[in-house]
Amino acid sequence: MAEYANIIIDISLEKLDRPFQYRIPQKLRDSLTVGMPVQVPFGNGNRTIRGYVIGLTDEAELDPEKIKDICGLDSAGVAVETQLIALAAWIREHYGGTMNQALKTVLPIRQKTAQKQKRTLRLLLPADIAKAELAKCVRRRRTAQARLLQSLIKHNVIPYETATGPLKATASVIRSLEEKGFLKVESTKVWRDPIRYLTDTQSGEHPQKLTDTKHGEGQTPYPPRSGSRHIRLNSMQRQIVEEIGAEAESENPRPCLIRGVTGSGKTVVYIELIAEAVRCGRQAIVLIPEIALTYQTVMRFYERFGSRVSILNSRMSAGERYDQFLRARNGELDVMIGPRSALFTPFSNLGYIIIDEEHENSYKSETTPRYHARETAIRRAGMCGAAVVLGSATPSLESYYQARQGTYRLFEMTERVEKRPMPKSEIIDLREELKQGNRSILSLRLQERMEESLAAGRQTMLFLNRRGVSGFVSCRSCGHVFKCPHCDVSLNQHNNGQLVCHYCGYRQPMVKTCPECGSEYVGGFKAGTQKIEQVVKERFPMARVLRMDFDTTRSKDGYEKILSSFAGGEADILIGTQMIVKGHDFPNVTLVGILAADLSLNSSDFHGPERTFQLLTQAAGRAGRGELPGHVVIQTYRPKEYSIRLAAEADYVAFYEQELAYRQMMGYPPAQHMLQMLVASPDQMMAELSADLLGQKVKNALEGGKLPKLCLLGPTDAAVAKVKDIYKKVLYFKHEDYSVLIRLKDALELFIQKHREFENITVQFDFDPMNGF
DNA sequence: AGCACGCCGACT
DNA sequence: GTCGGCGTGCTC
Repeated sequence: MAEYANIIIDISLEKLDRPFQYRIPQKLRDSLTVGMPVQVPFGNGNRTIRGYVIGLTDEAELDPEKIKDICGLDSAGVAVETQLIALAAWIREHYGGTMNQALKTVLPIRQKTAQKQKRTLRLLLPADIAKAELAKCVRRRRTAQARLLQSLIKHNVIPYETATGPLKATASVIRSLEEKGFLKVESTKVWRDPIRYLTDTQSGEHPQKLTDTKHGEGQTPYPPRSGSRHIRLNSMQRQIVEEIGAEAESENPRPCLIRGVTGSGKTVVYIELIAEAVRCGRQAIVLIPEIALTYQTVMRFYERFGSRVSILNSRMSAGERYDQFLRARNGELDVMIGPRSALFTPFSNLGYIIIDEEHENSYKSETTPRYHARETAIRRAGMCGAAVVLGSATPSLESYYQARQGTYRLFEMTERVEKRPMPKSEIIDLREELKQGNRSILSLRLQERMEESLAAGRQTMLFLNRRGVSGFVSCRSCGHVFKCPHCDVSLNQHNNGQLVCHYCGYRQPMVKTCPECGSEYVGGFKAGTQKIEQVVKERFPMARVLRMDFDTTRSKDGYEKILSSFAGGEADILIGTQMIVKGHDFPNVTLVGILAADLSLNSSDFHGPERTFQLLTQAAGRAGRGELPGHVVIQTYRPKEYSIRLAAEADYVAFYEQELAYRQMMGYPPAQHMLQMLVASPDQMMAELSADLLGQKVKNALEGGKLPKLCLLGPTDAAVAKVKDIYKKVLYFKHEDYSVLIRLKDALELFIQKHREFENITVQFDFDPMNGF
């Protein structure tokens, strides 16, 4: 029943990429909703153009006299934009932030003069006549036309941008010359070639595996479509394809979760499902973690779908992404592969959204709005009758929980293709090694295995799972880790020597001796990949060693380069962090060594055990992908830890049950939902006082019997309490009902908006956070 | 992007 | 005087 509507104008122009306010005529007051396309009068001449409703309000943001009325609804085929704008509204509602922020994530960034086509100006006059016209222009002081003509006489054809840029010719100048028949504006569509992102490497030096597909003219040759050549599915894959296909055709398809062990062939299932959808005239989006966007994976899609596939990549410029979105809009594509943002590909008849490696935390946005691609995909699919397929060897607790509840359908692929065996894992207790006098990073058992592997001409991967882990303190003698007595997450060592909990703010002084065993070997874990490389080179002087971490991959494409040279057999041992365990297939790797399995357990948020289980399973999955069976050596200070033990036994279900019990006990997701609230200010006092005040406000409401069952933690310092002179405090709220947390967020936003004392602070929200602020 | 407005030199 | 090119600024 609102009086006004905020509307964005359907013109691809940066300057106009902001809302305009219109009055809603009486007859539309009841029916107008966010996302709808409307006709509005715009500009001095009041020419009617299309716009989209992005919000409804009763407050006029400028002189009501100036506000024009909406003409009416626009019924032309624009269902995709409507859908995406409605999705943006849902994202804003669900994850916080402004409507503008939500729109920016959902709509392809409107470029100034969309680079969808290359426009050129061609001179139509013979040289002598043109020169005569030029003289005429000069005589009549038509300076702009003269500049343009001169350039055209010299070059005959010039780019449009040259005319409007250096030659300072405005559109009206070009138009008048065009009307006189002096020149012609020609436009040709040129799509930038997206595959080059997978084949180009710096300085033209190609990893040999990729060289033969590279093409001299810059356009990648697409392999022929091979719809006739059938990929052979095994009976398990065939059955899953059929059941998911049937689910997808039902009225309200449920999301389907495939738990498939590494090497079980999930990609083949995806491709088969998509092929069927494409046959029915529908399109598909395939989400993959950015880091797993490998040439290998993408080529499999190209082999099947040819040039009807495109990819999105973080290395593309905004314009290049826009190109790809436009191709999708124009119906030139059937399949889009890409990271999180590919979810918003404007396909008009979407059949599938597939999320591979669905447990990856890169599916959660790190900037406002902090949406989760899985939940958002399910929402988008629900809007257009598409089906969501999630795949992982180690599903997130959230997804498996939904599957157990029956909200998702569950499919399990427990065997590798061609019945290849799963690798055998053994756990080595590093405390025992220390007792026996081995102070090396490499246990005796691992050294033995490495020798065998080297002697047999096989490859080894050594994996250090240390990302997201910093500041924890443990005992090297017994493995004891200092934890918060209230939150059961690792305490972090601060510069002042205190141990602090990032959830509730609990702190205690640093200790010198271990409370469990009395040992004095207490401290942080320091060894990095360089140190390991050094140790390995000393122990195995004959081996060829590659190291992969942020230092060696900093150069453009360093990542792909190292992996392909290892795949090409140019090294015997690859040492690295998480990056080495994603995506790539190395058939000659038979040994995987995990150097300190418990490292990732010691994160300061509650995902520690889950991440550990996932990383160990993934790392182990690298071994024995080829004909040869694999071995995995897991070194740890805490061999009894369930996440480590069960990863070694490859028992996902047991891990799930144990971990869920822990989450239920502590009230963490998926048992309950969690809302994280960041309060930031350049003024330290303001940040602290505001956070306290907001915390107190909620506490009062709690004590007054409002907000039953809500749990409040904090306020406390953020993980990094001060960034660029902005001070940050964090509050956490837990509740079993997500919608209660949404209402709480709305109430807090309103409260902050209404009170002056909050003018100097900014707040951000994060639902079911994956990483702390 | 498109359109109006206002300035200024050129043409009848 | 008036016509038309050219730059500027605005669009709910």
